[in-house]
Amino acid sequence: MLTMLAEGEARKGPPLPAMMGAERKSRAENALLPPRTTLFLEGFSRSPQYRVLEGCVATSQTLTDGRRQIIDLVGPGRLVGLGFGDRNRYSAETLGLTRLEPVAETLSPGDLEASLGEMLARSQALAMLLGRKTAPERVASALLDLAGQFGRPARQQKRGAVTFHLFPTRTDLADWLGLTVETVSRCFTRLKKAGLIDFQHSDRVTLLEPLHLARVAAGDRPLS
Amino acid sequence: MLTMLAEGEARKGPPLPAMMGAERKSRAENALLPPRTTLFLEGFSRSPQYRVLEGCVATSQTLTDGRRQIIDLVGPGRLVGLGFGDRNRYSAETLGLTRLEPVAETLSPGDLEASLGEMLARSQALAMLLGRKTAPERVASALLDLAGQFGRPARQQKRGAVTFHLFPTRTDLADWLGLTVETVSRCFTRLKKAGLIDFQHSDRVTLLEPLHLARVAAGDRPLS
DNA sequence: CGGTTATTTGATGGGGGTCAATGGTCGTGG
DNA sequence: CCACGACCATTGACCCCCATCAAATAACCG
Repeated sequence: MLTMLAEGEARKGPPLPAMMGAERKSRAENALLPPRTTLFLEGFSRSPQYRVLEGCVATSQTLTDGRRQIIDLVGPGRLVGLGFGDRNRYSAETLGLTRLEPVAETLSPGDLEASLGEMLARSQALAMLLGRKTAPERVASALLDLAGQFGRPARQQKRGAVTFHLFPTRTDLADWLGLTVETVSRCFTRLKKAGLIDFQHSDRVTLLEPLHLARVAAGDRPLS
Repeated sequence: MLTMLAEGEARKGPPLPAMMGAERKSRAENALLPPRTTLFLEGFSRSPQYRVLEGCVATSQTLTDGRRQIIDLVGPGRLVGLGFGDRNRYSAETLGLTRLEPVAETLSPGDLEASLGEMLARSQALAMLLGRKTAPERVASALLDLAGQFGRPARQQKRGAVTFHLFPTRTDLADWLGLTVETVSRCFTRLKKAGLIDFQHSDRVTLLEPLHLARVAAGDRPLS
C-alpha cells in the first residue's frame, strides 16, 4: 500500500486545517479516506462514531504550545469517537488509506461497555509505558501492539515471525511513545542490529523474534 | 495480556501483605479503613466495586521488576474497581483513613457509562502528562488535580487559595507522575520558593496562586 | 530518647532531547 | 528516463533534565 499523498497536509506545525467534510464522504458508502484525513478535532462539537474497517486512525491531544500526545492507534475492528459530553476530547486522523463504517449513536450497552473497557485498558497500559518504561522498551511494546492489530496471521516465515504495514510515521510513533523521532529511529536501528526486527521498507516491518521482543518490552532483557 | 502475578510480589519497600479481608469490614457498615490497606490486587479474580466516601484510593499497575505506575488517585464521590473480564487489571490501596461504600455489581448503564467516561478521560489526561510534560508541569498538574478532589471550598485565605490534605506520599506522587521521589521534592521546593504553594506540613499543602500554578501546569510559564 | 522511615538537599552521571547534516524515497516535470 | 525538489528517516555531536547515589535532616513511634 503506497502512501498516496492526496492532501498536501503539512503536519509540522499545529495549524491543523479544518477539513471536517470528511465525514460526509464516509457516510455515503464507506469510501476509502486518504492518509492524514482529519475525522474530528479536539474541542469541537461532538462528532459521529466510526468503526475502522481497514487502515489506521490515530487519536491525539495537543497542548497549547503544540506538544502532541497520541492517545491511541486504532486498527480494523475497533471503534473511534466514543466519548461523553458535547465536545470531542481528542482529535482523530487517518494514518493511511482507511475505510470507516459509521456506527449508530446508540449501540447496545454491552458493546459500548466492552469498547470503553478496552479503550480504558489500553489507555492505562499506555500510561504505564509512558511513566515507567525506557525508550527501547517503549518501541518494542509499540511494535508488538501494532503487530497484534495489523499483523497478518500469514506466516510464510519461520518461527512465528510477523510482517505488517507500519501506518504511523516515526513522528507519529514518537508522539505516541513520548519520545522524539530521533530516539525512535535509534531504537529501531538497535533492534535491527540485535536481529529482533527487520525493515523491508521504512513502513514495512518484520518481527523476527517476537518472544525476545516481548521480553525487551517487559524490561526482562536490557537489549544488548 | 495481564501478568497474573503469582503471589508475594516483593516490591522493595512495602511488603504489600495479603490483607484482603478488608472487604469484609467495609461491607459490614462502611468502616474506616487504615492507610495502606490493599483493596484488591492486579491479576486476582475480580473484586467488588466501591465508592469512596472519605479518604483516598490509589490504583496502580506493577511491572515484573517492580516498577510501579499509579493509574489514578481516587477521592470522595468517585468509583473504584470498575473493570471487565474476570481479573483485576490493577491493584488498589488506600492512602489514608478511608471510608468506602460497596456499589452494586450492576449500576445503571448511565452511571456506569459516565463513570467509565470519566476514568477514560482521566487516563488520557495522564498519558498526555506522562508523555509530554516536564517535571514541574507534572507536579503542578497533580496539585491542581488533587485540589479539585480534596480541596475544601473553605477559603479562609485570600484570593482563592486552597488548602488540602496531601494523601499521597512523595513516593506515591513519583509513581503517579513518572518521576522519582527526589524530583518531586525538588519541584515542590521550587514551587514553594516561587511563592505558588506552601506546606504547613509535608502532607498539608496550600495553593497560594492557583492561576499561576495552572499556567505552569499548562506549560505557559517556565517557572522562573 | 534511640531507631525507623519519609523528606530534603547535594554531587554526579546518563538517557534521551536538541541541533545539524546526510542519505533515502517518492513524485513531478523537463 | 533522469533530474530536481520535498519530505522522511538515519546518523552524529553535543547538552540538559532528570535519575542515581549519597548524606543530612526532619518527622514519627515505641
